[in-house]
Amino acid sequence: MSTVFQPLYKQVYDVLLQRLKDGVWRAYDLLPSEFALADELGVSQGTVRKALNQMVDEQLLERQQGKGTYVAGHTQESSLFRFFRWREPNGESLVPSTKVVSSKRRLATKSEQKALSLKHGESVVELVRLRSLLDKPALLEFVIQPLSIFPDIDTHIDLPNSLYTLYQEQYGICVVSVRDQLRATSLPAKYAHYLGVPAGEPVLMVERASINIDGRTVEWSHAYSSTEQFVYLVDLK
Amino acid sequence: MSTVFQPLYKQVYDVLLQRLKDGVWRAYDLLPSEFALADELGVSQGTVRKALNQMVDEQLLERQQGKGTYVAGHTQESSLFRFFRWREPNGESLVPSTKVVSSKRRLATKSEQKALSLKHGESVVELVRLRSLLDKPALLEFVIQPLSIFPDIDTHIDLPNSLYTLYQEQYGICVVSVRDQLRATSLPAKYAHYLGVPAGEPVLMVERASINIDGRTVEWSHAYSSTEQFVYLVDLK
DNA sequence: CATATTGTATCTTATATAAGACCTAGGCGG
DNA sequence: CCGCCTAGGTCTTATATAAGATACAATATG
Repeated sequence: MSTVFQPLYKQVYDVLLQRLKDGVWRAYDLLPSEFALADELGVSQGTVRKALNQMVDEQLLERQQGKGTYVAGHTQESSLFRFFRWREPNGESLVPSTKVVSSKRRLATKSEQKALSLKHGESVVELVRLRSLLDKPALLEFVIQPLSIFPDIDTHIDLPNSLYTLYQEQYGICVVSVRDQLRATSLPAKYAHYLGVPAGEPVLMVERASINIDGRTVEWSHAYSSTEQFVYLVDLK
Repeated sequence: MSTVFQPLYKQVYDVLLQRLKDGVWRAYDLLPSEFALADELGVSQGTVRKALNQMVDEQLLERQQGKGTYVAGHTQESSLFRFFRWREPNGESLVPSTKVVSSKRRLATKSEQKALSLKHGESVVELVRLRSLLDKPALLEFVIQPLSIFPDIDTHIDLPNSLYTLYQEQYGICVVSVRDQLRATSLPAKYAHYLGVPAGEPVLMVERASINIDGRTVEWSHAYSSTEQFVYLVDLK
C-alpha cells in the first residue's frame, strides 16, 4: 500500500496551500468563510478551522474575528519587523532608510546560478542599496533579482524600503522565509567610503536567500555592515 | 471591570505553565492523562488538549500517542540541534567537540550584573571552552554562570558538550530560548593561538543570553569564531 | 509441561463534528 | 443622525469516535 494515511485536516491544508501557490487567492484577499469551505470540501467547519489555524501559525493567513480570514500580505512595517534583524545594542528596534546606489543588468554568475537555480545564460538585475540606521550609513546591500522572475524590475522608478511589498504587488510573489548566512570579513576598499569606515575593518557580511511560498529562492543578496553601533539579533526558541 | 476575559484553555495553559515553573513536573516527567487533568481542573478533555497542544508547539512538552505527555528535556542531541547554529557553507549541520580551557570564580563585572540581573558583589564562574568543528578549533567561548543560580557548578569534573543538559539535571533549570547578538570584530591577540588564526583577523563575536522558563537570563556567554570555514545560519520564518 | 503467540481489555493521545458565544458591519426605523 | 437589530463571520468548548501502546490472560505448539 503506497498511499500514506493523511488526516483530513492535513488534506484540507494541502488543498488550501496549493491554492495559495497557484495564486487563486492573493495577498489581502478574503477567503470564503470556514463554513463555505467546509461545505465545498465536504468536511466540517472544525476541520477546515484546524487547517486554517496551521496556516495562520505559519503567517500565511490572518484572521479577524467577525470579519473573515485573509491572505497575509507584507506591509512595509510587517515586512521590516519580520525580516530585519538589526538592532541597537540595547535591543531597541530600528527602521532603516534606503538609498539606491546603482542598478544594472548582467548575466548571472556561477554562484548566482546555483543560489537561484538559474539556467546558464540567464540575466539578473544587480541592485546596490545603501541603508541607513538613525541617519548613519550602516548597510551596503547587493541584491540579485532574476529577470525571469521579475521582468523589467529595473524600470521601477522609486523602490520601496522593503522590496518584498514590490514583489508581492507587482509580481504576485510572496516571500515566506529567508535564510541568512553570517560571516565576518574585511571591508573591501572600494566599499569603504559608503559606510564611512576604514578599508580592511572587520565587518559583518550577511548573505540572504529569500524564499517564495513554493519553496523557490527568488532573490539573493549579500550585505556588508559595520557592527560598531548596531548588532544583528537572533532569537532562538 | 479590571479582570480581563481569558478563554478556558488559556487559563488551563497558565496553570500548567506555572507548575512547570514551580518544578512540580520536571524534565522527562510523565504528566497525568488529558482526562485526569480535565477532571482535576473541571474542564473537558478537549480544552486541556488545546492547552497542551500549545505547550507542545512551544517545545515545553512532548506527546507520544498511546503513552502519554512528557515534559520536554534537553538531550545532548536535541539541545545542540536546537541552539547550535554553526554550519558548513553548503548548509550541512555540524556537531562540535568541546575542550575546557579554564574555569575560575570571580566577582561579576558591571555588564555581567546587568545582563544576568545580579546584585552588586555576586560571584560568577567564568568558564572558557574551545569548541572544534570537523576537528578544527573553531569557537572560543567564555561562559558566565552565576553561583547563586548554579551553586558549586565549577566542581563538576567533566562537563557535557551542551551545558543545558547539566543545568537541567543538576539544577532543574530549563533553558527555553536564547538571544544572540552578532558582531564583527578583530580577534584579540591573546586568543589568536587558540583558533589558529592571526591576531587582528576579522572574527564573528556571538554574545548569548540563555533564558529560563521563568524568563530569567541564567547564563551569559560570548564567543569568538573565524568564519573562514563555517558560517552562522539563521532561518527566519 | 514450557514457551511462544495471539487475543482482548484498558489505558493513552489523535481526529472530526456540532453547538453556542462572541465580534463586526451594515441596514433600517425613530 | 443615532441606536437597535440582524446576518454572517470567527472563537470557544464539548462530545464522540478512531487509533496507538501495553499488560496480561488464553491458546496453540514444541
